[in-house]
Amino acid sequence: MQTPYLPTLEDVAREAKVSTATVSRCLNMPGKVTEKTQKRVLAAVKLLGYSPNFGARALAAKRTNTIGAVVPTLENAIFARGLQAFQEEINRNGATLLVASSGYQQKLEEEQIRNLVARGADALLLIGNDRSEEIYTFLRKRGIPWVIAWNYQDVPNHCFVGFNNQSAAKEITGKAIKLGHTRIAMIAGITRGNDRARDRLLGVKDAIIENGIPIESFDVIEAPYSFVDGGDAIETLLKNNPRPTVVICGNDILAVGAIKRLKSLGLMVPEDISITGFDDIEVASVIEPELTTVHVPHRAMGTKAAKSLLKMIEQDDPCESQQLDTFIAVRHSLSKPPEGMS
Amino acid sequence: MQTPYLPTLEDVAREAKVSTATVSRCLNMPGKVTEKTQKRVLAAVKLLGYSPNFGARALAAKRTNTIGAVVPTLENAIFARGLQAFQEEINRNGATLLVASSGYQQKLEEEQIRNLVARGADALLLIGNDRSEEIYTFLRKRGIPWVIAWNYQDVPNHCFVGFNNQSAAKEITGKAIKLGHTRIAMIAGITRGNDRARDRLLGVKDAIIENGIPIESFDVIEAPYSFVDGGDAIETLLKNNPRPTVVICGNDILAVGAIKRLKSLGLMVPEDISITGFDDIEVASVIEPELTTVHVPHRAMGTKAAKSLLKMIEQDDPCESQQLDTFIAVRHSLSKPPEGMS
DNA sequence: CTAGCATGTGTAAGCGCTTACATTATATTT
DNA sequence: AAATATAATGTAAGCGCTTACACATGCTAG
Repeated sequence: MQTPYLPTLEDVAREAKVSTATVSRCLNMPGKVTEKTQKRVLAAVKLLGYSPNFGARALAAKRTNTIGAVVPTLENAIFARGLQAFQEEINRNGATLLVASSGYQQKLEEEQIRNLVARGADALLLIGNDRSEEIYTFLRKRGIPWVIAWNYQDVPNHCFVGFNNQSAAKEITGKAIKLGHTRIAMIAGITRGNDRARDRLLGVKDAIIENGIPIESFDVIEAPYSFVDGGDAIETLLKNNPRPTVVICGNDILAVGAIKRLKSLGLMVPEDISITGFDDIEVASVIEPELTTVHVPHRAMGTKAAKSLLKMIEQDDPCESQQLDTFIAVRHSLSKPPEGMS
Repeated sequence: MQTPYLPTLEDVAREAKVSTATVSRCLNMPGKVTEKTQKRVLAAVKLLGYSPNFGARALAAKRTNTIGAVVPTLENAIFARGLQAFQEEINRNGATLLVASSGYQQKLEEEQIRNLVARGADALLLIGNDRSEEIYTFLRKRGIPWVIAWNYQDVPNHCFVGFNNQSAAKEITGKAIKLGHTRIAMIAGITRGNDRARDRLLGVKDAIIENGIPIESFDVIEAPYSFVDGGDAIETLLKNNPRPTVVICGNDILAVGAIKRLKSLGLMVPEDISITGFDDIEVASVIEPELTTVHVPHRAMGTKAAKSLLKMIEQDDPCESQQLDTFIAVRHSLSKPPEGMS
């Protein structure tokens, strides 16, 4: 395809019989221009089918109106929903979203961050806080503001817009304990390079310790994000003696995988064994029994992260971390332990 | 945040004691430069922490290495998986993905297309073929290649990388008919502005007509993409007399919603009524009974679309449409009609 | 030993826009 | 009506890069 001739600002200016400066102003700050000339200019724009050249604009204005996001993957519901809300908010403000995914690999993530910055991202949405200090230095040096979402930690000098994975995990575990469970196990997500998964694990431990349950009896298996891995993990856990009466899962996918496997093994949830999830994605209410899980405000998080970022760009504001609330979506997969097994 | 001073090509040139042209060549076409100077230049680049300015590069080189995608939403699994594969392929080739979503609104979609083009997208991924001819003219005029994914139609002069929604829907309906069903209904997705949904409806009709079933007895309800809407739709369909023995759903979400509702009404699937889905997303194998549905090669589609686009940019190639295959994932929600109701 | 040719490097002209500053038109005040 | 303040427009200097072209090397070939 040949690159055809595209009209430039100058063409428009000539057509409208004004200067290029006026055309530019007309497009970027109408109101600084008489209604009359504005009309003339807009007519010329339309006539020529003009649309500004992005590169030139970015070069001259030193900002691209583009916000970058590096997510582990676009594929799971966890990020998709929040990212959609994020992009809606970004768009509402006339900016555009640049997306890259890291495949949960730290190295690739840093590469993607640099890539987006090189591509002129004015600000960045990052997931979690598991990366080298070096990359933060890089961003600071370039004056690029960023926000960390999907987690909230009490770390100074970072800008979080998320929820506290640790305390949420602690809460749902506490709930299980209050129901009488003492033989607790966990199927955690892979914690390496994933602070959300790690924090969830820590939260479960917190609850166990605070309730005086011996931590030695607590079993953890880490599993990748898939039904099958959740199923395999639960099968392994069942071999323990005594077997757990409740299994806290690091996310809904693992939990659903576990429930499916239990059912195929002829065990009843929650009568024989209780299962809990985390995230409250779609499948949580499709599985039978419906999953008791931690509800996460995905969309709110996306929207707020976008707002923070826009504000930081606009006003050179430092960021204030925002902690969002989670709650336990009480459904049917968690109940008392079976008789005589508490 | 103050914009700090960023080193430019010139700084690097000075540091390495070469001209800016050499630095540029060194970065963009090494091999045209002696190994010795290359080393010097790269050392300077590293020392100064130089990274090229995107705007300037885009302006001078007239290409951004950025590929745009406009999807209806990032939120559902349908597009997420394919988009992830798309972006992986794009990235593998050193380009970056620009994403926008249209919320299934035609008007907004056109806006987003123009937006991405204005932002310098070198090529575009579009979903489906439901948009005004005007926008295609616009793209042609600007020399921007595009690919239409998630659908394949026999329309000349368009570049499809997708599957034939119509024939796939026809196939699964045909399967139901072969099992003995004659009282067929459909819960379709909203067809307005969505050719995939429309083609699926057409396919169902094709099967009915070709098998000599009176089309008058065929009921269709269109429903938005949610469990609840699927449930409401099935409830309405149940009121018909005679009631359908099989309900073909336009997507898995509607199908799952329908099944859930049927169960809560005390009806058995598939004993009392059969249900089929479309897309084969995660939930299809979580619901009980597991959903018989049309399997769509999401990832393959994303990857192939990316490859086509990259080739079109690279070689000014015209595009060749590619039709991908779907197949019926046979599970448990479709069986014979109840005794005496065929 | 010089003509002829690669090959590597430098020079400098843009790419299309924004914006500081200069200039001119219009509104307001005295 | 002149003097001044204010708003609208024009002029032109870059923004940081790529690349056509010119030039300087170091070859080989005659």
